[in-house]
Amino acid sequence: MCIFVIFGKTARTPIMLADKGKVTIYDVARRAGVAISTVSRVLNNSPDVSDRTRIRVERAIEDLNYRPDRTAKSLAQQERLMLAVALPSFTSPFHNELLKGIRSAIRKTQLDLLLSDLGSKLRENSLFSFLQRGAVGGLLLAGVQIDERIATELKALQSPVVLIGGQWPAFDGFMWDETAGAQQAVSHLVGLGHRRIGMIRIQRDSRIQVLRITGYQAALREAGIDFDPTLIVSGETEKHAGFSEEAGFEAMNKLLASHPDITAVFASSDVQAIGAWAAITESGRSVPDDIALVGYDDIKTSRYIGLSSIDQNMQTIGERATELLLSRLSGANKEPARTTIIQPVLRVRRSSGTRRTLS
Amino acid sequence: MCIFVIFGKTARTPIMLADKGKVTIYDVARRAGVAISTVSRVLNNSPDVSDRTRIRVERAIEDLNYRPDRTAKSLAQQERLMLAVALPSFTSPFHNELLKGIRSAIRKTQLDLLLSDLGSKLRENSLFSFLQRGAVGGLLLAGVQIDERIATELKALQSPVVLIGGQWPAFDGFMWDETAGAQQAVSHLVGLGHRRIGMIRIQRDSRIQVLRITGYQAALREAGIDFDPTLIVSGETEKHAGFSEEAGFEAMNKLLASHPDITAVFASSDVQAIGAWAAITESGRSVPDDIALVGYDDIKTSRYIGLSSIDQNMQTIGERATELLLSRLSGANKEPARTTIIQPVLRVRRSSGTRRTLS
DNA sequence: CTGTTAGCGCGTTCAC
DNA sequence: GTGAACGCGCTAACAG
Repeated sequence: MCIFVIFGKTARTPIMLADKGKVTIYDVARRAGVAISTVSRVLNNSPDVSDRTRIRVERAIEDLNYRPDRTAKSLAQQERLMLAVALPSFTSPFHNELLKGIRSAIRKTQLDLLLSDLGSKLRENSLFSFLQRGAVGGLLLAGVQIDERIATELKALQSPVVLIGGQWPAFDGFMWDETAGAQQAVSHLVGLGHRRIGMIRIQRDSRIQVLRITGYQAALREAGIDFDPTLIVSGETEKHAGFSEEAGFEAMNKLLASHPDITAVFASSDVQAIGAWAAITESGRSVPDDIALVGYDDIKTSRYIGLSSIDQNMQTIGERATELLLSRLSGANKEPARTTIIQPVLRVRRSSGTRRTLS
Repeated sequence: MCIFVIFGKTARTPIMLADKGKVTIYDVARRAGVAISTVSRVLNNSPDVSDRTRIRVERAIEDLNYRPDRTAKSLAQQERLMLAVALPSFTSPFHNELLKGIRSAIRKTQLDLLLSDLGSKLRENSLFSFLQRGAVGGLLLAGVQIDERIATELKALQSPVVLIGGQWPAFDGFMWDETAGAQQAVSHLVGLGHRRIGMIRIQRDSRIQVLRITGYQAALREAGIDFDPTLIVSGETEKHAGFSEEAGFEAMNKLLASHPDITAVFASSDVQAIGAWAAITESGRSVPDDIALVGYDDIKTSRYIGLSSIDQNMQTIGERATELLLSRLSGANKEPARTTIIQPVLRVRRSSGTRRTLS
C-alpha cells in the first residue's frame, strides 16, 4: 500500500480515500495528473492518446496496483460479459463432458462463465432463482424440460438462450434422436444374437423415456422378437430421477431374479449401466461374456468394464451450442430459432461375445 | 410485450422506451405511480411499505415482467455477489469432487459462482486474465503454486482468498500432508507382503512430487527395504503435467519391462493409476491379484477395477474452504490467515492378496 | 410510510 | 489530445 498526495480539484469523489478503500479510476487520474476519460482511453487502448500521457497513466496504474471494476464497466457499457450455464449437475460424467465443450468455446472469448447446477429435486426453485439473477449476456440451459412458466422467465432475461436437450419454439435448441439411439443400441444386441433383452428405465414418464422405449420396441419388432413388457424395469431409488448407479443396480437385480434367461440389457444411462454391471458381477456373471450391456450416454468407466454405450458427443454439442449462443450474442446470427437434432452414435467398447445361455 | 402510457414527471430517463429497451426500476415506478425508492423497498422486502402500495408495485412488476439488474445492484451496494473459483480442470474427477463441495457450501447462500479452469499449459495467462477481471466477492484458488507475482495479483483483488493445495503467508489455505499420504500408501503395500514396489511419478519436480517421494522412501526405510531409484518412473506424455492415464500407462509399461518382478505399484494420481491398470491388464496380469495398485486421489472408477487409493476428501475440503471464504467475506472471521494441513486417508477398495511372484 | 437525491465506478459524447 | 459532465440501474440516507 502507498500513501499519495491528493491534488487538483476533486471532482465528485469524497476526499478521504486514505490507505484503504478501493482504488478507482479517479485515483489513477489524479496520480497521473489527467482526467478519468484519459485513463479510460488508455485502459481501452484508444489510439487517441499521446504516448507521453499513456506512459504516465500506465505508471500510475502500476503504482496504485489499479484494476478496473468489471461491474462498473459492465453497467456503463450496458453489455454483460458473462455467459450463464445451468445444468442438472457438474459431476455427472455426462454433463461434465458438456461443460468441457462449453469451456473450450468460451475460452476463445473474453466472457466469464457463471455456472449453476440445478440439482434434481429442487430443480424448479434453483432454476428460477438462477434465472432471475439476470444480468447475463446469454444463457445455456441443459437438461431442462421447458414449459410456459420457464419460457416466460427465459424471455425476461432479454438475452439469447440456447437449450441443450430441450426445445421450445422461441429458442434455439439441440436435441438427440433418442428413439434412433435406443434402436441402435438394441439392434446391436440383436445383431450379436441376443433375443431376451432387458431394459432398465427411469421412473418418471418423461418424454425422453417414452422415446427410448419406442426405439427399444422398434428394434425388437424389426428382428421379429415379441415385446415383453416385464423386461422393462426400473429401480426404486429416486435419486437423480432414477439416473443413478443405485437404481441401475436394483433394476438389474430385479431382472436377474425375474428373468434369469436374459443375456443382454439396455440401460437408460451410463450410471445405470454401471450399477447394472455391479449387480451382474456380484451375481457371479460377467460383462459382456455372460450378459451384454449397452448404456446410454458416454462414460469413461465404460471401457474398463467392457460395456458398450450410446455416445451423444456431449463435448461437441457443448461447443456447438456455445458457438451458436455467441453468434446470437454478437448479433451476427439473425436467423429464427431452430432446434437441431443430433444422431447418437453407438460405441462398442469390447467385442461382445454372441449369445450364451446361463448354465 | 406491452405498450403502456407514460405519465408523471419523467425523472432522468429518456422518454422513448417504446416496446424494446430494458425495463428498469423507473418504468415500474411510473407504472405503479410511486417513486423508485419505493420499488426498491418492495424488491428488497423492506417492512416500511404499506400493503396497498406493495401490491400495486408487485402488479407493475408482473405486468412489465421486470427483473432487477444485478450488475447495477452490485455496483450500488458495493458488494460483489459472486464467488470466483479457479481450478486446473472441471473434468478431472479430483477437481470435480472439489467443485461438488464448493457448490454445496455456496448453495446455502445467494452468491453466484464464477468458474474458470486454468488448463495445464496456459495456466499462467489464464490465471492472470481471470484474476484481473476483478469484481468478485471472494476467490477460491485450487492447485496453483503461488509466487510473488500471483500474490500481488491476489492482493489487488482486495477480497478474501482461500487457497486449496497451495500456501502463502497472507492467505488462508488448505494443504494435504503429501508425505504422510504416500507413506501410508506404501506402508499398506508393505503390510501386504510386497517388497518390490514401484512408483509412478509425474514429470515436473514440483514440491508435491518431492514430498510424495519422501513418503515413499520413508515407508521403505521403515520396513528395512532398500531404496531402488530405478523403481521410480514417469511417463512421457506431458498432458496435464503427467497427471494423465497416458502417462500412467507408459510408466507402468516401463516398469513391467525393467522390473518384471515388481508386485505392487504406487501411482501419483488416480488417473495415472487407471492408466497403469490398463497396462497391467493388457500384459495379461490382473489388479490386485498379480500386482497391487494404490493411487493418489479418490476416483469412482477405482472400485470397479479394484484399486485402493489415498483419499483426500476433496468434497469435504471444498466445502470447508468455501465456508472459510464465506466467513471471511461476511467479516465474521478476523483471525490471521492460516494454512490447514489435511491428513489423507487410505481406502482399501478390495482386499489385495499378499505378495505373489509372477510365474 | 413515501419521495428526493446523491453516489457506486466507469464509458462516452461533446466542447475546448 | 484532453477534460467536464452525464448516464448506466440501483441502493441508501435524508427529508417530509
